[in-house]
Parts: sequence; C-alpha cells; structure tokens
Amino acid sequence: MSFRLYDSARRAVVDFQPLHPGEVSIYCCGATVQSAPHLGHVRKEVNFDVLRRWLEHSGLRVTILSNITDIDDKILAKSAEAGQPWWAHAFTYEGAFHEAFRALGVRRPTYEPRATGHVPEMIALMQELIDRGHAYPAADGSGDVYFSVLSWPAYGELSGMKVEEMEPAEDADPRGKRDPRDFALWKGHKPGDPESAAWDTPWGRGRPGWHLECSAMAGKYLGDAFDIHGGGIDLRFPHHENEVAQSKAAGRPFASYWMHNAWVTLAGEKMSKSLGNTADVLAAVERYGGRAVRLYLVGPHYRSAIELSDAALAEAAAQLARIDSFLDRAADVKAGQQAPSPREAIPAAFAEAMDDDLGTPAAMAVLFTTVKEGNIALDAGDGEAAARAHAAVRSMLDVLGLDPAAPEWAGTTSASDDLKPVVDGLVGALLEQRQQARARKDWPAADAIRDRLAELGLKVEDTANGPRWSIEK
RNA sequence: GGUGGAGUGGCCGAGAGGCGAGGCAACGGACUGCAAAUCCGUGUACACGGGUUCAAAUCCCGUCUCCACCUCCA
Repeated sequence: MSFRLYDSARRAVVDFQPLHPGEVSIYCCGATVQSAPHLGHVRKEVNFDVLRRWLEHSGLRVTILSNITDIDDKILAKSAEAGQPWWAHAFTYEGAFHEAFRALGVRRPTYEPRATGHVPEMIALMQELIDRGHAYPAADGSGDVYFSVLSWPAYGELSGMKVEEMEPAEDADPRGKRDPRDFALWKGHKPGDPESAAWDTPWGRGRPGWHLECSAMAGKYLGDAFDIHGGGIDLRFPHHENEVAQSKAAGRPFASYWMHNAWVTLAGEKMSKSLGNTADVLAAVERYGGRAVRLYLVGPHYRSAIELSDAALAEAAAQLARIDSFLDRAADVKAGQQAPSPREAIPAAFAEAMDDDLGTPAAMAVLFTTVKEGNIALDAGDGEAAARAHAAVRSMLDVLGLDPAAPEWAGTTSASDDLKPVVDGLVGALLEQRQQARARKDWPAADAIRDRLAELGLKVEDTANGPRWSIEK
C-alpha cells in the first residue's frame, strides 16, 4: 500500500495503513436533506467517489458509507413552512441529492444509513456516555441530553481548538446545560414539534442530535474502529470534533484518518445555504454536461478552494472536448490493436500522483500528456501507440469517474441510442452530397451544406478517413 | 480575541530550494479548397520589503490583502 493522504487530525500527509489488510472502511458525512443540493455538496461526494475509485483500483475492498440526516431543526422548520410533514420534506430532498449525484457520475455508496433508523444505537451510545460520566440529561427535565465537554480533556484534539479559548456560545437559552460549551446529543421534544418527530428514551421523548447520529451509525456498520472519516472542511469543528469526543469517551477508537475537502466559492466567498449564494447542480449540468462539471470539480486538488464561474465551467468543457476528441479519433484505429488491460494501462506517473494524497492536478497533467502523445501517434499513423494511449486515457478517466463509456454516463453523452442510426443516416446523405460538391470543386455548395448542419448544432470535420460529424455542446 | 488556509503569467490551476506541471485563451507556422481537429512554435509568473544561500516562488523576519472555522453549513 503506497497510498498517502493528508490527515486533518495530524495535519500532515501520512502513509495510509488500513486496519484490515486489503480492506478500507470509510464514513463520510452526507447530506442534511433540508433543501436542494448545491455544487459544494456535490464536490464532497465527487471527491470521495474519486477516493473510493482510486482505492478500489489499488486492489482494496472499499466499504463507504454516506449518511442521510433526515431529521434536524431546519428540516422541521422548513417542512412546517411548506405545510408538509417533515418526513416527506426530507424524502423529497433526499431524492434531489441523489439526482444531483447521479448527474455527476457519482457511484452509490455501499450504504446510506438514515438517522431516524438508528435511534436504538444512539440511545445505547448515550447510555454508555452517561455511565462513564461524560454525558447527562438536562437538569430542566426538557429531555435534552448533553455531552460534558469539560469531562473529556482531549476535547479539541481534531480541530486544535482549546476549550478555554473558545468563545462561550452566546446561547440565548442555555436550557439545562452545565457549561455553555456542552453540546446536545439528544434534543427533547418541545411543544409544537410534530408528534412523529419524537422517540422514547430513558430520559424522555425527543429526537436525535446531529453529532450523535454519525457516531452511532459509523459504529453500527463499520465497527468501533474504522479507517477514514471524511466530509467538508467546515465540519471539522464542531461536528467532527464532537464525533471524536463522543466516540472516544465511550471507549471506541473511531477513525484512523480524517479527510476534509475544501469548498466551492462564489465571488471569493464560501457557497452556503445560509449565505444564499448557492449554485444549482442540475442547471450547470444542463448547460455544460455532467462530465464537464465533474471535471471542473476533479481537476483542482480537493484541499484547495475552487472558485465557481461560467468561465471555469466553460474551460472544463473545453478540456473535456480535447480529451473526447482524441478518444473519437483513436476509436477508429484501436480496433484490431492489442490494448493493455485497464490496470496496466495506467501510467506510473498518474498512479504516483493519485497515491500522493489524491494529486488530481498532477494526474490530469499526465492525462493531457497522454492525449497529446496519442494525437501524435495518430498523426504519424502509429496505430499501436495510438491504441495504447487510448487505453491509458480511458483507464485514467475511469479512475476519475469521467470515462464516457462507463455505465454512469449511459444516455448522457450523445443522441439517444434509438435515434442515433436515423440521424446518422440523414446526416450521412447530406454529407454525401457535400462530398460530391467538393469533388467537382463546387465550394459554395459544399459549404452551404456544412453551414446548414452547423445551424442545427452539428459540427462537420474532414479527416483522413472522410468527413465525420458530431453534436456540438 | 482564538485557530487554520490563501495571495503564482491574460485566465484557471499545480509545485514547495537548483533545467518554467498541465489546461484555457491569444498570436505565428504546418496540414486543409476554406474550415475544424491535430501538431510545431511564442511567456523574463510566483502580494510587498528585508535577509539566509553558490542558488529562493519555495527557507527566515517583517508588512499588506483576502478567506474560513470558533453558531446550522459539504
């Protein structure tokens, strides 16, 4: 195993050593399904999808969990506003997240546990924490259960925050907390809350707190100790800090490595629901194509903030067009050529880059270099070299989740399969006329046909093997 | 106030002491009837001021600017 990754807890790139040889377990904080996903959410999903693909490519069996927080304050508030049951509201947006992920070629995780399905596990964890003196039911009888931050000296180990330096939360309503820095494990049912949003516990009725659910679900499916815990960098504190505290205070070793991706910015500011500067995923996909949007997200390093703009998406689309153009050109010659298997087709430099904390920028550089080499081989009529480059490019694209022939992109890359032969026949007839015009050097007639097709969004190119057409994005 | 990150050529975006990652755009050339695609070529980049070094975008000191987290947030 030569994979290295930046561990947010140790703040350094370290060698990755799985707990069980040949296997990797990953827990990745997923969506709170309160409203439509934006490009920032999707960046996280794409990043961990690439991690998963690379580890699998490296021969490891990957178990990756992405949870769904289907109950929390905002879901209750927004569903009430919309006059809809909270569970219907959550389910609607869960679907929207899935749709966005699918549009970007994200493979489904091994499992997506929902918070509401794991109340017994949460109760057990709270009991454990109470027994050990790290948690307590609120003194005001509200049904809240809090984690006692001061009872856990290691608190702050993940984020580097010092408890004594932390600004005391200006909690207008400290309720039953012993210390303002204590955080809620469980939220007691309040008058006005939907009856369906309450579960019985030994300490009263209520609902899961955000932090507790992740610890409980990670423990249930991945065990007390697992390999990688991921999420967006903004979750490092307090969410992940709290998860560590809860889990370790209950005697569970928890995650070996912490991996956080940076955000997508708009006009220099972090995209977030609270700022209201979000970018719709499906709109971007509609305009530039899912693969182009994915390329935009995958090209820069996952720990760098990326600025979103039309120019950036358009550039990604141009990069993709360059890659696809080579793939199209090479498709003709690769038939009959001996191609290496996908694994051995990966250039060593690409693998080194990916092994180094998912160095996608350097990996992309290898990809583009291979495209250029392939083009040179095609120009030189070297079919064997072209086929090798073709296989290499396909393999690298596959690791990045961008291989146009992968099932994730079925139906998104060209005209629908049913219509394709029809269109091909019609365009072919026109191109034949154009060839005849060209043969008699009737350039105006030939160009008129090409212009006409261009108006319809079809690009015509004359190649050594005759004219070929494609649909312009 | 505490903690962390960033400032690179027209643009995006890597790198982290020693021949200018890669891409997009632009300009010239080859190819083409013309294009397109492709290939070849073209850039005195590293916020600012000092310092260390044979050598600094990369290390040290100082300054400025921006962003994030400390409250729900991928």
